Amino acid sequence: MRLNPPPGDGDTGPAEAARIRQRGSVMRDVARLAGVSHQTVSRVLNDHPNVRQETRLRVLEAMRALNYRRNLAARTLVTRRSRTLGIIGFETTLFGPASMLYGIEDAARRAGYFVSVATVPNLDRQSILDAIDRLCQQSVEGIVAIAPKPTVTNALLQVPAGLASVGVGGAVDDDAVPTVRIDNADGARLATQHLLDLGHATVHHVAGPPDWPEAHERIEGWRRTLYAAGAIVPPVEPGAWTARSGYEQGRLLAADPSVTAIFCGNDQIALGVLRALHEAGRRVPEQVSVVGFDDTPDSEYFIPPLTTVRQDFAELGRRSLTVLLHQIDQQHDAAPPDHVVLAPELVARASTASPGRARRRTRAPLSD
Amino acid sequence: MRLNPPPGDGDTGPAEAARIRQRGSVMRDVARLAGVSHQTVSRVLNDHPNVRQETRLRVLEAMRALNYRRNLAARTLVTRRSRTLGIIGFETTLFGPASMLYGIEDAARRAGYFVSVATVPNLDRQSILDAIDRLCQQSVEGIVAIAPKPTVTNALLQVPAGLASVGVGGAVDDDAVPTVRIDNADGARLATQHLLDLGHATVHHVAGPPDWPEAHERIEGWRRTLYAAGAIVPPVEPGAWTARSGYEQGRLLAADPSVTAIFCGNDQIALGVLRALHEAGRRVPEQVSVVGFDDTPDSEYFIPPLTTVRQDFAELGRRSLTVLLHQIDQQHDAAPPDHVVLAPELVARASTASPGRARRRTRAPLSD
DNA sequence: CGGTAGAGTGTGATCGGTAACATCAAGATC
DNA sequence: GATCTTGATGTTACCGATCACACTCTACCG
Repeated sequence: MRLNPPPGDGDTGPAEAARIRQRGSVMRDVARLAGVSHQTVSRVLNDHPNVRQETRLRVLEAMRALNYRRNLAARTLVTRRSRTLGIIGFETTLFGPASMLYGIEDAARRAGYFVSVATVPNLDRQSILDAIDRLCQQSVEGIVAIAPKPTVTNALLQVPAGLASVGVGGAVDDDAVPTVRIDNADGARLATQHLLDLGHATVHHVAGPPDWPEAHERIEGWRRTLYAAGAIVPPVEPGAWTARSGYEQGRLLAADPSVTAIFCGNDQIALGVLRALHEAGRRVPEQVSVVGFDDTPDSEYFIPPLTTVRQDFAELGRRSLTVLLHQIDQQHDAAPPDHVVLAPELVARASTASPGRARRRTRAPLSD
Repeated sequence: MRLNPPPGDGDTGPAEAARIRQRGSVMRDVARLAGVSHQTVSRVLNDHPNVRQETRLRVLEAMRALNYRRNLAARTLVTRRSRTLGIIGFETTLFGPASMLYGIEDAARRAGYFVSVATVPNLDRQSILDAIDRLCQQSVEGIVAIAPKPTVTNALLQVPAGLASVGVGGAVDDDAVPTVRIDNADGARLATQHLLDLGHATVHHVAGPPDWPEAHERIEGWRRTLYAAGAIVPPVEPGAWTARSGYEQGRLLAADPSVTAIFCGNDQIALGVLRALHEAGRRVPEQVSVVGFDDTPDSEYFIPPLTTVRQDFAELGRRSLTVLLHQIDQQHDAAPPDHVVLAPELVARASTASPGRARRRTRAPLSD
């Protein structure tokens, strides 16, 4: 009493053709066309050695003719490997996170993985756990968290055993989660030392949010460099990663004539500082030198072009994928977690100069 | 002769417990613990009405106890619905595309969809087709293309029948692919008219790449507005979306004393133009007015704060998802494709003023 | 009081692949 | 020549869900 009796195996009639048109062809269709069993088709797909060359070609030809695409869901179900990696992203509209996302996706594609993203509205523990849960539902084989706060790496510890994970861009948390990041303290040192070397007595710092390890590490790197040089260490006010925050703190610094050098937590902050200085009539770099952090594409066209500390976000993303794939391949959770640290690089442009020396701009003098 | 005889249905022994620990629990485990059939568990999961309240609670409790998560791959396989949407992204490190990506992901999550991304290194047809292919392998139910060139929307026509798709941020191509975008011509009109209203005799334009419909539409909107006002239409040089491009063209315009108003294809270009004007000693807005396009977060802190045309990228992303979900729900391919057009908005800041009138900056005068 | 409707639940088939095992011919080994 | 290996292929079970359908039991109807 079946209403839709399944067609016999020999059926290649119009009903089958209609199904293929509507839903695409499946392995059985390819097998039938090539005159082999579905298992042989599977062998061809997976580059199994024991297939005669002639058979292989026939199967490949049938696959092309039917525009066959293998079904990831079916494969995932039986192999328990989804070939998918998950990314947890935060503030992915900023240049840094967006670039890391790009780097990760690029590397994942090359490695034959699909990429699923879960952005979180904020970094509280529950949001992160929700994101992890969503990715787990998709049976991802690994998770990259672009979300550099301890809450996140802590939450990563919650991922089911056997699921690979890596945090990128944050700070070393010294726990069991592998991380990939740049040496923020060294970046801060580069910036600060650069300014000291130019002859500045000390360097002020407009920092990012202090609860971000990245901001904290930069503060520490700056502080230690000043200390090592015997320079006084000016106070640091808590700020945000935004141009607004830089502008607000910049106005205060601009009003203080003793300030000759400012190291900013990132390029956005530097943008705000530059405008505050400009509005106060303090010339950069003649009167005040400014250094940023990140080397966003725009920073080269700030007024003046910004000296900054470059971090290669895309490379950061790629490296995090290397670490993740390493975990997936090894499956030896005996090994200690990797902690990759990349070196930042100072990019000297026109926003820094020796104090007091009225170096003129290169291109053209101001008219008034 | 089976080496691993499957445990009987009543088995709740240590072997089962080990499997659950390693691979997670499945529906059968939940069913067993709750003393019901797997089908009843499925009914509870899918909010089927015909389940007794008490049974439902028992099942829910068992699910919680076993930390059960339903397997998306298995579901996808049998329902042919992956609950996953695909995003094709290009230059996703820029603020605009990154924001759209964010908006899409956000809306997708709320709608109960997962999101898989495929970024493309460039916009040639083959790259797009590869990306589509990769997403199809994942059985996505719809594709959003953040890649506003005709090659892309054309390629979208190639997606298998029945697969929803939408292009976001590009231009109306008048073909069968639905699109969501802003009215670029109107944005250009707003900018141009704003400058004309301030009393400028005409407005110069530093455009984006002419093979991008967005750039083209802005050029046309600018041109038509000038024409309607009886103003002369200065020539347009082909450019890129970058600050460098703006800087290079800006230097030429800065050298021409008759130039009093410049409309830029986007905020990056405006940044470059601002610096070129600054270096040439031409004051903004006293001598030259500048308008951007996009309203990136930084533009408010340019020197001076940039008057620009705001487009709500995140909203663009969200709306594109609405269109996509509408397609998925309807399945009436009879209906003509949606073309949603959002209105841009002029954000007047300090980079524009009437020509000749030596309006001083608000905050503080330049010192020299 | 038999018949029907519908709520609540269980059984078996199925999705499209892969893994394990079976088969079978041809050549190698003893 | 019988046995063993090995290459090439087919058969069947299985992954973990959902769907179609069957079944039981109660309520209500004429």
